[in-house]
Amino acid sequence: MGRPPASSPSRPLDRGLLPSLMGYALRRTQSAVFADFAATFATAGESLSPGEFGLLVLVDRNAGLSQMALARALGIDRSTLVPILDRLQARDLLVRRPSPTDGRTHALALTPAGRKALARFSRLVRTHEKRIASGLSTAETRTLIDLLERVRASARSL
Amino acid sequence: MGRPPASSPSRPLDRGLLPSLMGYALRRTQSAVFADFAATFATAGESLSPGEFGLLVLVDRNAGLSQMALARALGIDRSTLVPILDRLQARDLLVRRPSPTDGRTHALALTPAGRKALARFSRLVRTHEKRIASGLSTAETRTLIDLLERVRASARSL
DNA sequence: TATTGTTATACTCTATAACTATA
DNA sequence: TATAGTTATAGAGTATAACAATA
Repeated sequence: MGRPPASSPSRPLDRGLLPSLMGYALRRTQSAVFADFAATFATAGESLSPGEFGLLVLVDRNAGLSQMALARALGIDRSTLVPILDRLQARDLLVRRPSPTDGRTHALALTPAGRKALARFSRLVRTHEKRIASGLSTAETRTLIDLLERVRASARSL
Repeated sequence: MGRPPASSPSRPLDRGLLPSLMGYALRRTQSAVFADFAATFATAGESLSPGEFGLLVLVDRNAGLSQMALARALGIDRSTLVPILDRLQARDLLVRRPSPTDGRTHALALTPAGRKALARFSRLVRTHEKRIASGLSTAETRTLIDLLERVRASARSL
């Protein structure tokens, strides 16, 4: 499996089978898209991760849901969610209210400031999405999302 | 931007605009594929991350390269690389040799055990890739990789 | 002076296990 | 007993800043 030694300092590396792997393309693209997302927000003087954006949208569209329900929807453990909500709550974007019907759960909701911020964030996400899709036609973008969803369906959870 | 409150405990959540976002599909698919990768290795009694696999392939195909060159190829900081190499070296998969020509750098190489392990790992990766691509035709898989690369090219680095 | 590798430090994301309040 | 949220803890991945050795 070895190859002749690399020598000249700045020759592009041999990546072997990596470029033919879907997982490799997925990981590298996701990393670049993540960086573009962060850059878009930083340029606008805002700070938010893709995960936080998804969380805010979910809470906005499903006000009153519990932390367990949200963790399930996000595919993360309930303990992982705690510090994330702490941070968003400290930024006054979201509140944990006592549930009127079940003393064990919290009813999550956006604050008025959170709803206003989400509107701004959504505009930035649209800008970001437009740039990352700028090399693709509308049909190709739809094809890409469709293929990604089909791959996701084939990956086993375990 | 609000919606009527969520009530029934197990109704699928409203995800708003999320399903139309390429970044969202990318993130969820990447997460599922990562889990499938881990499950494939765990089932075979092996333990390796996608990033470690990529690193091993790069070192195998470019024996003698320095940590700086490797960090650049991986798109991570040189300080991030240190504990990763420590771990791989502790597993006897890879060695840092003194460079014969530059006293500041290390010449990275796989150990014989590392080459043998990489052959096993590559077979597992093929199994994994076959499963995640099982819902796609060969042409669709190639299209997906091509579209991903084009998206990556459009994302700005900053 | 500049570069390479390392260390110290910090932050985020992730999980498991154990605790508490409530059902 | 079982569930929801929290805390303590740990590991991986990421970074910046400062340092020693070498160029």
